[in-house]
Amino acid sequence: MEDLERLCQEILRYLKGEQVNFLWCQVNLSDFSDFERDVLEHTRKIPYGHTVTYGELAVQIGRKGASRAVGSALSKNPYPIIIPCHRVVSSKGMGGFCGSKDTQSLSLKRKLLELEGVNI
DNA sequence: ATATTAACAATCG
DNA sequence: CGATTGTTAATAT
Repeated sequence: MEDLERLCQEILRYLKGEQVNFLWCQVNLSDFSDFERDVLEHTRKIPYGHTVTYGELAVQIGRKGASRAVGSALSKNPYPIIIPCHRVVSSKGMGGFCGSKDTQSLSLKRKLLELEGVNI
């Protein structure tokens, strides 16, 4: 139980981009397309408390107009939170999370963003 | 303010 | 090729 507490602290530190002690993982993105790797890699660099739009992310990786494809790529994110896809939102509302836009996923996404001081 | 629709770019069968 | 997708911008109600 105390381990869980510490793990949560570490994850929070990781999300903030601070030094982490025992959270490490080798992110293996082979068997993803170039496009999908670009999307995930750029998503990984979005700073704490910052959010980007699907369309904006598309522009950033030089594929203007590929907002929809960006969404598809993110839906395959193998490491949510570690690769903070919750920081990618729709130009209108929330978009989705973990490959779906059901209430569960969306409320979790909202909570993560609240944690970072972002309100949608 | 909300609902519908047509383009959109990439992936999959 | 056609269908599908964590979209978007334009248009209509």
